[in-house]
Amino acid sequence: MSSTNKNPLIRKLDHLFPLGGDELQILESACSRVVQFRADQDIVCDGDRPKACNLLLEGFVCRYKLTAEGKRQIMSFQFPGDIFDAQSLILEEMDHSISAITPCKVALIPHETMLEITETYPRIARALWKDTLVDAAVFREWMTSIGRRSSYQRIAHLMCEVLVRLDVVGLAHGHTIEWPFTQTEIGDALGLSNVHVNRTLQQLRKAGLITLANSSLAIHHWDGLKDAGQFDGRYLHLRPARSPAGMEGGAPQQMQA
Amino acid sequence: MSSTNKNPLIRKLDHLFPLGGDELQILESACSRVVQFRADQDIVCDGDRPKACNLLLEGFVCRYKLTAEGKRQIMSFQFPGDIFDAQSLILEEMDHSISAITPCKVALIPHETMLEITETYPRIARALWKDTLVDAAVFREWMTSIGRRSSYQRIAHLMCEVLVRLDVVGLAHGHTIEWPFTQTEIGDALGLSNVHVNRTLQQLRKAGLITLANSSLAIHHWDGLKDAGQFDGRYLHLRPARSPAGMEGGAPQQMQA
DNA sequence: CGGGGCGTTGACTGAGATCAATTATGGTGG
DNA sequence: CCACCATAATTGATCTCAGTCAACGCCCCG
Repeated sequence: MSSTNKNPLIRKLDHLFPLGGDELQILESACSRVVQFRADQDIVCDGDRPKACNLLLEGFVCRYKLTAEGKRQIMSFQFPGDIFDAQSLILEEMDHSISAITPCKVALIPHETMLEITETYPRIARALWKDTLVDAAVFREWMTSIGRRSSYQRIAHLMCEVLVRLDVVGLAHGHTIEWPFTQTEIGDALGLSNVHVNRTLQQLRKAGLITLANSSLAIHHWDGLKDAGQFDGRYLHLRPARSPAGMEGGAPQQMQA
Repeated sequence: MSSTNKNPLIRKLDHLFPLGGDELQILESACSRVVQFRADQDIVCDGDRPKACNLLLEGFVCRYKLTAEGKRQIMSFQFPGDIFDAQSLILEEMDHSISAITPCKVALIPHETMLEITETYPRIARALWKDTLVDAAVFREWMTSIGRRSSYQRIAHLMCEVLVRLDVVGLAHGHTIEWPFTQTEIGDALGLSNVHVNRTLQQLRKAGLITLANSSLAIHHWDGLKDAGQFDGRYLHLRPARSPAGMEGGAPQQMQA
């Protein structure tokens, strides 16, 4: 079981907090139905009071808020395996929206079911709590980036994070990953303008660190990008003992140390 | 019990998730010993693996990270009643530090005790989980401020948040609160320089919104400050039905709506 | 009464925003 | 296969908010 399992949730939870086979079984069977969303479609809206949690199966989504002037701040990207609105289980009203970056597929787990599960299986409750704590850790790291890092550092840092997180769920191909984000989305995530993102990306290319085209990001010098972004993956709280699939050179793993 | 109780933790949890008398009793008796810290002293350090959770009894603390260049990002302020490192119960290693803003008094609750309690009293576990989710919501709101709001808006927003949060634990005196933060600390929290904080504070004063002197902040026009900071307190997820102590005009309460 | 931290002010600088075209690019209908 | 459209990327010119540097004043505290 585990790292060769196709279900990204299983992969992720296994990284986070090893669960037994029966517990994983329970989680898989809890998914009531699967829903599809188009790119740019809102999945959950600010102010909603959802009756179910969403488990992302395929595609990328983001959390965001809009300011009064209509500026957007993206607060996180979520990847397959993420239960991206677990908080709705406990906090009734959404304080932000969640939108599809790419077309995506989402499994619904009714709150009712989820609450039963967490009461019956305290280890699952614990794993979910842990997941929300790691989410919070990512928020803190982004805050640090936005508040105190240069645009060059911010973008490099984000790329490192996305690579490591995709690797965990088996979606990295060596040092190449899917990168479906527009420059405006990157800007909204990092507190920059789309124009400035464009110029900074060119610097990263000129430095030979990356190639970015056709929604595909290739990282040529992992250590260089890591240094450029001051990336230290400890905040992702992954279990270190793990040898990911297509990773020659052990690059992303080094960061977790 | 409840809003007239002197223990700020009780006040806060009661706001968040009403607990029974026995549950509150348990929590109060769990505190093993009380420790004092001087202002500016680190309470928990990045990289630590704490063996106990800290409940803040008196004083203000902040979470922060340092970048490679030595810049500091403060990621939150915590007030009496906050269990500010509940995450250490689940995530072994600290990914940030926590430091005293003022002299403060902290009660230690050993992880061992805490784990027993959360297993025996699932409602307490739920309340703690909820608390960490609200923390995360605050991180998201700060991210939005830092990424997309002007310095003027950021500072106004922060002041609104601090007033509401202090009010919850009975530490607001009408629209006047203790404000022990240096301008450098405000800057580190909001991604600004101390110089710019100084100039922006003068604008807030000139606009007649506040008086700030001698570690005391008086808010003269609540609605004006709220508008200036685009403050909408929904993200704090407080229970609306509550009439706080010394609040004439119901000002802070309006925001939660 | 003499430091040291904090707040305040002024002058200068600069990273990144804004505005405005222009050029790919990918998807669509004919 | 191609014209066409919308979206995204790119470029240039200009502007501005906020950072940096440096000096100075205030006030608390030993």
